[in-house]
Amino acid sequence: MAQGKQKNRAVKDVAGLADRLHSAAIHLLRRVRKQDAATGEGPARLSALSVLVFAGPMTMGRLAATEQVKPPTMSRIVAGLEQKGLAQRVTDSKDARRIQIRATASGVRLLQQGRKKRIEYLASHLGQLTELELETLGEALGLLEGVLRDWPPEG
Amino acid sequence: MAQGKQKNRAVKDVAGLADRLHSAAIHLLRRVRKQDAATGEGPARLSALSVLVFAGPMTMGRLAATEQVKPPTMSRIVAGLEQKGLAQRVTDSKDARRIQIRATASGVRLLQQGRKKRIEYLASHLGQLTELELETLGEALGLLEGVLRDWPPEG
DNA sequence: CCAATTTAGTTAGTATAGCTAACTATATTT
DNA sequence: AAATATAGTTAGCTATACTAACTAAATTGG
Repeated sequence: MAQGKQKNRAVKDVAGLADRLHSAAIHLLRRVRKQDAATGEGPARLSALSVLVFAGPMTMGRLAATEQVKPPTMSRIVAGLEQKGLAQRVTDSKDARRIQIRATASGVRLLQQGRKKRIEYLASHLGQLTELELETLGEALGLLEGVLRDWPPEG
Repeated sequence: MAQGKQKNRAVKDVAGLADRLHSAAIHLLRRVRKQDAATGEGPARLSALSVLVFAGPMTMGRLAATEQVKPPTMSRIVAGLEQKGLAQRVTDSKDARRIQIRATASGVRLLQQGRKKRIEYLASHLGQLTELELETLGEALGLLEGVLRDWPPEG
């Protein structure tokens, strides 16, 4: 209340924006899901594989934390990836409890093919925007990426 | 190739943007999902309920098409909503095969409460952006909403 | 008017993806 | 050496997606 009208208006704007952002994210992913399905792998596996490919090998726990899921969930996701030959478990030499996960060559290949398909699909629809509009979108994405980076796992 | 360098550069930009957009959407929804869990209902039910509340009652098939899922999936989602007293099935008087689904008062209430929680949560994190940055985000959302609107269900 | 077809939804069975609780195995601390 | 802490897995529950096969109702064609 002490902040006056400008602050109140800002809060309202942020709320509206939050709602629209949530809705847009839901509907966008629904569209793209169908393209990703062509890889034969579900979204959780593709996302985990993507982390392994772009951030390099890491332990089970770190992968779970990065993907914001509980350890048992990541255990299953990795089991699925391993069974399809897309990732490998390697026991850590220093600590026998730790398990390093890494993408196989086949995993890298599948990810890149799926990525290409998805990008072409999404891009074909974003293509209706002008250069200037794409720039605005890129700017907004940069901001959003910053918000997500600073967003602590606990809340 | 006939378009020359400017066009090629644009295509590359769009591809990168598409990839970042996809990733941001995935991670954003992962964060928000945890707030939605407080309602006691999953994302598919909340999304279907949201359609019923904001677009009004509709048939099973139309609801499935709107939510971009197959009829059996929507049958189960509605069964869940009905069991919790959040939606109701009403048989169509003109065509006994058709079933109208509508949100109950309790469904509307639950949706609005969840919506408030989710918005407050997302907004609290978007709050770190400046007024100018929020404006950029709003602009980008407008563009994205346009793209989604023009995106035919089939592809 | 009745048989064939089309349309609307449901049922059954499968897979993925999330969770908690309880477990094993290894390290660390006291 | 015993107690505790940490890393992952296993088991079992729920939700959400799919396809295939079904029921029931409406429409169409002889």
